[in-house]
Amino acid sequence: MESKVAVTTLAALAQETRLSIFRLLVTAGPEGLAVGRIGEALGVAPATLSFHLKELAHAGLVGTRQEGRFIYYSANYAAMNELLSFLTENCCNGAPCSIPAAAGCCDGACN
Amino acid sequence: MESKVAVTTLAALAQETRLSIFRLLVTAGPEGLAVGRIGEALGVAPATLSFHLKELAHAGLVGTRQEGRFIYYSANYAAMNELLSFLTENCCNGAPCSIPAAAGCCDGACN
DNA sequence: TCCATATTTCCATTTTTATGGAAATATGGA
DNA sequence: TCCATATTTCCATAAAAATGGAAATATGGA
Repeated sequence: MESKVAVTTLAALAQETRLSIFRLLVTAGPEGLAVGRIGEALGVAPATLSFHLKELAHAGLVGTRQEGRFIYYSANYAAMNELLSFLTENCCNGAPCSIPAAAGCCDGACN
Repeated sequence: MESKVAVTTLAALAQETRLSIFRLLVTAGPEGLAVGRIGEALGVAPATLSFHLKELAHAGLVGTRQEGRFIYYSANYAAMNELLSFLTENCCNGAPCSIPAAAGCCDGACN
């Protein structure tokens, strides 16, 4: 993952409404939720919701699927994983921490 | 970790300059780097650098230590780990993915 | 004390982001 | 076709974030 992509992804999550949307979709599972449902659940106005969903989609954090006149948004778990990997890579470069990146950054052992 | 704290932390990282600073400090190790060194390495003006360092510090992502007239900034690996945990928690709530959170969100197996 | 240097604060400016009303577009059902 | 509803786009406004010059503050050395 490139730095600019990481910034875009982080920026997409760095906002109350969008973080709520994403987390809602994460718990909703792969089938996702229709836009209206998300709006109901979070109390967000249609235009605002559409704006934020587009941001999340642009960042690749969510995907869409049309079903009748409903559009279902769902979390992109793979994109999330890429971000996590990016944040932990180069962690404690070399010594003295050599805990696998997947376990988190140095597991807090560095300081 | 609370949602608002997560947003603050994500926002701190969601900016080219700050992400560069943080990653530089991550690779620099626990001893950190003096402000001037960071500025040199990244080509950032003093006022701008100070602004971003304060943002990172406010978000708890970096710590400081004074040594003579130099101030050393260093990465807070524990804070980083908390953010990672927050982002992966509730991942694929219940079924059908039951991979440990530390391994990343569903390991991309959900979709 | 005086000086050199490290870092921060103050301030104005520019840029980006968030919000929601109203209108437009899309889809399926009657 | 016409209607009801789902979602997005357009637009203006408001709020927040980023930038860097210049001045202020802090620290150690001469």
